[in-house]
Amino acid sequence: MTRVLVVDDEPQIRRALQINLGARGFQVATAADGASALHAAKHGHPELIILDLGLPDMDGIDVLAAIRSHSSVPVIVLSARADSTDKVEALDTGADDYVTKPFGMDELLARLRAAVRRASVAADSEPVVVTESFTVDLAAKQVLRDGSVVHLTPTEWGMLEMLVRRRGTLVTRSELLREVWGPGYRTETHYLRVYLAQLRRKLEPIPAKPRHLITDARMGYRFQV
Amino acid sequence: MTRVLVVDDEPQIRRALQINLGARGFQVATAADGASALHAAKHGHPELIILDLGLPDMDGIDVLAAIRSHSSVPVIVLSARADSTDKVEALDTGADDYVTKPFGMDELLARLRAAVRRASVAADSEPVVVTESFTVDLAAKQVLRDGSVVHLTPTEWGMLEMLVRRRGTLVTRSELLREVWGPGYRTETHYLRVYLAQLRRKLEPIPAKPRHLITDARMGYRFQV
DNA sequence: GTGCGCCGTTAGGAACCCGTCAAGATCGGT
DNA sequence: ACCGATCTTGACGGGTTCCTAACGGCGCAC
Repeated sequence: MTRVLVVDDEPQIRRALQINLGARGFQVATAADGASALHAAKHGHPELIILDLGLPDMDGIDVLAAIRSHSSVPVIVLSARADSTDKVEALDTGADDYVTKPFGMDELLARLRAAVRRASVAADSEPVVVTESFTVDLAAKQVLRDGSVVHLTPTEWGMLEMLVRRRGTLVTRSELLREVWGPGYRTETHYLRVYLAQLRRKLEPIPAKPRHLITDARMGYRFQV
Repeated sequence: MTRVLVVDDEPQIRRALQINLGARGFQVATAADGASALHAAKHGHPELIILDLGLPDMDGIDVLAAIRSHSSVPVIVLSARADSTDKVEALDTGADDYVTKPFGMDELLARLRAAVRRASVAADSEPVVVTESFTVDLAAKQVLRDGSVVHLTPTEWGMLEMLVRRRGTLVTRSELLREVWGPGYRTETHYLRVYLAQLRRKLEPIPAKPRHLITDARMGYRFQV
């Protein structure tokens, strides 16, 4: 859940943003003045800040500068002033965007999505599955064992990948055949035996007594962490 | 020197931006239509794109989508349309900012600086990758070996860059082809073999026994630090 | 014990893919 | 129009992967 801090002295704007952002799955915190905004920015660890420049206690630009001095969290500035000078000052102080009031909620939300999207480039990583004897890195398509990579052929990797993605659950032979060899290979189970043996030889400490690549007789195979 | 690509069909806007950006130390390339914009975006490796949506040959949104399909370069959209719908569409298609015409040059430049600043922060994660035999500087787009720069052609750099950015993970042939040659080159793997060999000859101490530019037969390539 | 079905294992040849070199085509700058 | 650099294309030797076949082991029913 993405945390957003809304800083504005007008209660109806705080309320409107809280409702609209909350409805779209954001977790909203609010602040009505510069001092509490800085406190919330530091301790609430928001992933995005919407900052109105017209605050009662401090100059909004100073609030922005104070945030930037210790954080690179995306900040979208709101302001009633449409002057080019104000925009330039805010943007050069470190704002990511500048929206003038009155603003369209749709546009603000789109700009917010754009800012969040930019900030979360490196957030989506595929899982790495670790067992006591080897490690499967799904993103890298790579298996590590004793610190060095185990070389797998595409077919071997295709089988292992499917088993690992559905780890703990049974994968039937026909599912494996469809996935790795393509549709039309529903019945020919000989491939599976050959390649599973290969995987066990490469991955299991004692291939004859597999601990992770388990056979369920007459059903299929299962990957046990 | 920051490279900026300006895409607009109005000559006076191209000219105004070229002058103003050039005076501030940017290196400006221009394009007047969608097709040449895509070509320049792909081969000129700009660090920022200013894209007018009103192009003669293609829908600007489609141009944006095409750029986004293979690059995360910051894009500032220009448009004569101030509709909220248009802004939302552009921003959700991957635009970093949306500026309506007529625009103030100061504001545009400030928004451009903000976009470049963000991109450089994001790229600062680790722009230099060092191996035991050579060094790849992603920010400078430069490769060093034994203290001197290794000259790479644009295509060679394109492949190396993608492999290094995803170092450790397998990059499939079709991914490389899409990134470097563009969509539509999904199957022609001959290029890859030729250019990989070229890279190995220039970078690997023993090209026949590569230690960093690794082949995974029938799958793709990977860069190992 | 013996036959049968199912699974695991190994090995070798065929098919396919990769690396390499070199020549022709294309592009960009003068 | 020329020239150099870059990109594309073709051909071939060597290597990897895949498929197939054969055999051994295990459990079960009779």
